[in-house]
Amino acid sequence: MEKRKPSLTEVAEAAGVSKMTASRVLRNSGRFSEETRARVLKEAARLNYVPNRLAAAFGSETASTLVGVLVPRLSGGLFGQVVEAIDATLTRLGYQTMIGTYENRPEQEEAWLRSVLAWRPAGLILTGRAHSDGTMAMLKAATLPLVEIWDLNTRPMDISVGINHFDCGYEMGRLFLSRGRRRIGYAGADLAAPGLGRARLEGFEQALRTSGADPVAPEILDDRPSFYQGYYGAQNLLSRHPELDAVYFQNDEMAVGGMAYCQAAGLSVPGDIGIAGWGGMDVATVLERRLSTTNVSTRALGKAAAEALVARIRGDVVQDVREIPSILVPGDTL
Amino acid sequence: MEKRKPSLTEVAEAAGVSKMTASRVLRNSGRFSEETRARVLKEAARLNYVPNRLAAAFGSETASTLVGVLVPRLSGGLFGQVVEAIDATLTRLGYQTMIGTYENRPEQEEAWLRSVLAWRPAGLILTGRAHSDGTMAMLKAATLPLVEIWDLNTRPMDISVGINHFDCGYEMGRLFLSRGRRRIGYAGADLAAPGLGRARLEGFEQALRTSGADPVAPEILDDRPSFYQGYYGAQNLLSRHPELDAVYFQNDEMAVGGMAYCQAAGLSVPGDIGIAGWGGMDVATVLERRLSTTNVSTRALGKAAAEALVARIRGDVVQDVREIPSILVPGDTL
DNA sequence: GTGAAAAATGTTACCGGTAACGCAGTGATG
DNA sequence: CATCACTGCGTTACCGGTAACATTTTTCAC
Repeated sequence: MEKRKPSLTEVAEAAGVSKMTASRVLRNSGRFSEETRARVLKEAARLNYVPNRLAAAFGSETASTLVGVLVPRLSGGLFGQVVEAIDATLTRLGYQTMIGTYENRPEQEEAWLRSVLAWRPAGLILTGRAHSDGTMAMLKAATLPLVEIWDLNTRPMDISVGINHFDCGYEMGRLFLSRGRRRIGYAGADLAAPGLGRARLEGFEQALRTSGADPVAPEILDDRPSFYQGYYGAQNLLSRHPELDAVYFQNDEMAVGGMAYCQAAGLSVPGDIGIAGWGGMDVATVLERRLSTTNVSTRALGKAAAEALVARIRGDVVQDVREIPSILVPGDTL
Repeated sequence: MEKRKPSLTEVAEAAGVSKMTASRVLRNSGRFSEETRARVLKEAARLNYVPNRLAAAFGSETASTLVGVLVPRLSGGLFGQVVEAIDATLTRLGYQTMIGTYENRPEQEEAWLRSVLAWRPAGLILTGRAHSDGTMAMLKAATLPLVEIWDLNTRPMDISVGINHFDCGYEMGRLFLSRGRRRIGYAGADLAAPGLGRARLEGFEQALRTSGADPVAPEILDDRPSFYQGYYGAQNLLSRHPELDAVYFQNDEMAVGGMAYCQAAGLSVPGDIGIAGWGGMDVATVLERRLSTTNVSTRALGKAAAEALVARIRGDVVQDVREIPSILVPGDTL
């Protein structure tokens, strides 16, 4: 058998043109007659031609259809959804993603970047706005289209598509106050974190301070924010500060874990303790009461990021700061 | 500025050898003297040389370090963890992953495969053992190292690394019976599913039939298995069959959703209804009682799959069927 | 010291596209 | 009718590695 894939040259020969003309037709760039176009496309279809992306990307720096996407993790939280949306959009637009995770560790981000740049991608999507010196140096040297997602950055390196975490925290802080909460704690978890979404805590604390409700020292666990960390964080926090009447969790998974702790400890929610999360995650649908949280449209974020990147790659005009709105859900647990 | 990346030729010139020799040293293949080796490596380091993977993969079909990985989804469930483990392992072994999702849809699997093959990967990791004709045709034509994960396939196309879902279901069925359950339902969800893990249901039903406990018609929702689908599935099932005394859910997320429904409906667990899930997911840690489930080591599965693939790529001997053990957790909800 | 095998290194061609440039034909313009 | 701009297509060179083969140098037995 050994039926090698047909190359552009074979398509061109079948259509009776040079391979350059065939290349032009298939990329729809440059000039060619309608008749030529029809012949080339017909032969390409007949031979079941599949372009060798490797050769294309290699041959011309500008012809790459590869995009690198880096997020802290894929399991748990919302990043899986974000990546799904990015991938779906980029696929639709004719790009191929290289997805990686870095567990919030700068050295892993750097290693990933080095490795992906060896594939000469057309653009990158990174998470957060804090990067190590090594990462910054490589990004500068590469001068690639780049979208930073998640934390909105009003002075992005290139493009930022994100959420205003500060405002999320601030609004939630106001809600805590309006529900009469005054002795308030915060529980988060951030594996070796340079602080993704840390702005949420800052916004929250600022809101509390406007009314003199001084927040207690936040409980930040050195792990990924998950159910168990929520349970454990609530336990730690409430042991240290039994006087608390409300806890704000870094996300809904932690909040659900926190509610489980309250239940186990015989504390009623929202009677004894008010609880809120963030993210509008599916898991909250299992609660008896509607969780107080902030809904985030991960799909919209991923889609917007992918579209912005492609526009930049293509040289179109792009808004370089794009905020994805989030919606406060007052809920019944606060 | 415009400081282009140094190429192999520049490294070779700096070291005073031909680029072929430099190539041999850097890939550690072929012969070269210790002295030459030291010089080349020193110059490569000094110039901060990063090999152009694109050129390498393009230049020789056998030199690709690209691996395609396809799973149904990244968010929810266990696939995110599996992919994280695969990616970590492949990265450690010097490979680069191209990750995609297909939502259990054959046509998306096919489109992804076509697109990834255009990058001439060194190997593939696919999910499940049922593939469309078009997919099979492409796989046969490409003759690539291939690992099928998730469902153990005793007669794999190439290599299978998976879980014995039938046994998981069978053992769980025995547990249901040993706990005195006799009127038993099943709730699952599989988006346009060709039945990933469907063998679990078959094993379960077979176990029940050995004792004459005929299972009622399973409730299979046309969506991804998630909390809400568990809630909704339990509601459907228990409305149709109020006599049920136990429900087996496709996974832990659905089981947690099902427990939420029972609580809302005033049914006690395990008093009125026994409940079990599958997967050993984190979310179950928030339950008051320990969920009856089957623990699965997603990390071990991903690692084993990646290692098997690399061994096959390198031409080492590989066990072509590898079962990842799963552990029944009797729990307190049954 | 010589010849042959082994080790170390070099040469050439090629992978499959794309950019840059060249050139013939065509129609408009003055 | 000569000039020019534009259209449509071809030619050539090149991207940065690697395989295959050729050549030089070293090693070692006799």
